Amino acid sequence: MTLDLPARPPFSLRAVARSHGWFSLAPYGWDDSTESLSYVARPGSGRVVEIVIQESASGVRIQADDSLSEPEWGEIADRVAWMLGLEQDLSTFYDLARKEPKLAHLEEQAQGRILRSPTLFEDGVKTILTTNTSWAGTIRMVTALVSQYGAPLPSDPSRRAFPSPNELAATDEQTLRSEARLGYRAPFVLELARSVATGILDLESLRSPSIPTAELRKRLLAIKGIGEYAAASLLMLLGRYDFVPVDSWALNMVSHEWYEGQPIGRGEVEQAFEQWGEWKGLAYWFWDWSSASQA
DNA sequence: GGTAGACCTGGACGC
DNA sequence: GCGTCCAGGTCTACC
Repeated sequence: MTLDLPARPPFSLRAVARSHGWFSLAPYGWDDSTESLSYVARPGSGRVVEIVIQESASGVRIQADDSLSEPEWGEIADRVAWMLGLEQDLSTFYDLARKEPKLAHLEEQAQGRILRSPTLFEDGVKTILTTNTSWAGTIRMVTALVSQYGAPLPSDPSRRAFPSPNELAATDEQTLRSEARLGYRAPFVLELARSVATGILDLESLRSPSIPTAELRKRLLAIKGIGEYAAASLLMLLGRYDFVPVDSWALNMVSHEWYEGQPIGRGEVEQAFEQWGEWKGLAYWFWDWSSASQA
């Protein structure tokens, strides 16, 4: 069975899927030959299903198991709309980007949306697993979490859903260290899972657009394991672009773009994009760094 | 508010 | 094959 969802133009599935590395983290998958994005989902019914998303004339077409119920389809439609930001309106940003040579191509290429997970819990855990490690390390840790704690897809048990807060909360720090090899991040992931599982932390409520960005950032920073970089990254996933996720790569790029390769700090990165105001993070994210990266 | 050191892991490197 | 060094953000203790 298939379901069509409209997207606010301009839209490109490839542009969203490849907006950052999330597409290569389980349980996502990207097939270059068919230009399709897959995801092993687990709606509230508890059933594990694979959904395959392809671009259509007006948005996307979702393909999934024929036996899905109407409520399950409804839930999947809502989640896909969130994951791909189908309704996001970036017209104000495009108006500004048109005047900047390093960003002028974005609207034509339908770039600007950032791929996210269906839940903020999943994005939170994955973001913690991007900190203080290489990208290969992030892939390894996420793969380990999904393969060891995620519910299997009945038609292909080698593929699994992302573990729920309850599933991760049921394990212990030592196991996360020794088997999933999360290192010192293990207690952070465990505490996050337990806080969400017990209801102490209502993470998904942070998706509400009514929460001021400053307040949202404060709440994210209160989560152990989430510092300034991770909070800015999560704010970006929540559609708040007021902060730049400054990591070592950002320092290097901004240094070569504007400071002749000299050592710089977080302040210089923020300053470099200050003029972009509420679009600061997005301008940084999609900046054409080709000249800086060749330096 | 700012800073130093510890936290883990895997990869690169030298022997 | 083994040991050492390094890169990657966040936390805690301390000033």
